[in-house]
Amino acid sequence: MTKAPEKNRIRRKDRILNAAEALFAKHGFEGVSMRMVADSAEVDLALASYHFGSKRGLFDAVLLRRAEVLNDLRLAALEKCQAEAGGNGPSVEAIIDAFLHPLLGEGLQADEGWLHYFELIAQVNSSYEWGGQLMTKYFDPLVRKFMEALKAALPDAEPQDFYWCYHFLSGALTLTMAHTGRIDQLSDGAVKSEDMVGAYERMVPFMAAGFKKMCEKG
Amino acid sequence: MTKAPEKNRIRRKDRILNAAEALFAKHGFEGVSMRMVADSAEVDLALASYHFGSKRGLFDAVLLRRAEVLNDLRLAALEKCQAEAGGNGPSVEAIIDAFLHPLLGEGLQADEGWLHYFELIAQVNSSYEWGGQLMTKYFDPLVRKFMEALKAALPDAEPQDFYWCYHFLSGALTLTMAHTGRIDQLSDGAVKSEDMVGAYERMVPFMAAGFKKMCEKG
DNA sequence: GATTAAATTCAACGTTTGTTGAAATGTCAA
DNA sequence: TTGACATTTCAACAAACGTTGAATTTAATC
Repeated sequence: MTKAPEKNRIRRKDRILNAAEALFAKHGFEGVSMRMVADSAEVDLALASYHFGSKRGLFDAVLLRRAEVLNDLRLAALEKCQAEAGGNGPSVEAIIDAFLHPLLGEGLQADEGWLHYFELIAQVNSSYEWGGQLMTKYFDPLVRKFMEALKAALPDAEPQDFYWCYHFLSGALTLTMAHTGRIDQLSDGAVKSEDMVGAYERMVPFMAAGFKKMCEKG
Repeated sequence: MTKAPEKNRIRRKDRILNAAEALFAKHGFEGVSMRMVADSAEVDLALASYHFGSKRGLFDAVLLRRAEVLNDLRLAALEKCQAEAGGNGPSVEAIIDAFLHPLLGEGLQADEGWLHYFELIAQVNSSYEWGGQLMTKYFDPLVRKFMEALKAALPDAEPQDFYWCYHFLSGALTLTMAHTGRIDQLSDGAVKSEDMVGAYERMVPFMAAGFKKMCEKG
């Protein structure tokens, strides 16, 4: 009898998910082969197909695994900021803060697996092939709740202005999570693209100012 | 003698570039095969390897082809706004306008090839694998000129604030050029992700407000 | 311990991949 | 027309690809 046999079995499946998560984040769906995943997870080639049916099934499993956890965390952040606000509802700053904090705050950022997941989401979100479909599938209900809260804080906003503003916020967040290292080079090392807290602290007032400029009267 | 034989020869090379440009933009480097390119360009498979050496060589040629043209256009836009400004130099709004107008204005947006190129750039910019290296190689000198102009318009900016602000602008622009269709779905059709003029008109004041909020005293 | 099902390994399959050498065709100058 | 060179085609290569059926091992139940 080996040590902790059952745990060892379960671990294989998760090792495959972890390896696939990291590899898909770096090289994209087509840039990763099942053999790369199997080698990285130190597992037989056929095992990934056995557990997930196909390469696409593995990809979906990677995306799905953390989606619900993340949505719950972000929903809790939204509800907390709404509970703390007075009867007029939370400010634009508070909503954007709740939108970004679970992603860029110190909690999940300390976990290597979550970092890979965020990189993967960034890649998916800006891909023509997957961007529209997959993001909608996994994150639409939550995003719509944030947008409702923002609309309440910006009652005079024109729909087109409002949606473009959200799009700008989404784009800035996406590139930030992608960790391409470009900001490091442009700033000659003055800014580290891994400094998510620095990005987070600046993104909140920056985006709030943009929203107000475009979506408030006067 | 066939009609215009020499032009026919040249056209093959460009047909390959056009087909590769569109395909790489949609499916990424690894998602495209040389056979897909050859079929789409209606050209023999071996011809692409003959003209560009390798698949990677073809990819680089696609990126390089329009890079210089684009950089010249954007530099002209910057110099024009600087010439029109008084002795204090152009405003933040004017610089951001010059930064965005060649990309999102009606000029190049009317050309299908340029649209594919912008989608490709968006994909490259947010990819971990290529993002840092390739964007730096092709666009760094120009971007640095815009950043110098912005620094002059925001003399009190802290470097970290300033570079993160530029990063947010870059991210919003990148997602806008990617045409993922996500904004269409989130807005239930109220916003079309192809409406680059609508995005452009809103991005200028939005980003200028963010820059000022973060990089001006008081 | 025997039985059953799940997990894992092994070996191989039929495709598709990027690339290349040789042959054929086209172009242009002398 | 001849010769020289660039272009295009054809056929094929070895390698890598995702997937699968059969055999083996492991885990849990009786």
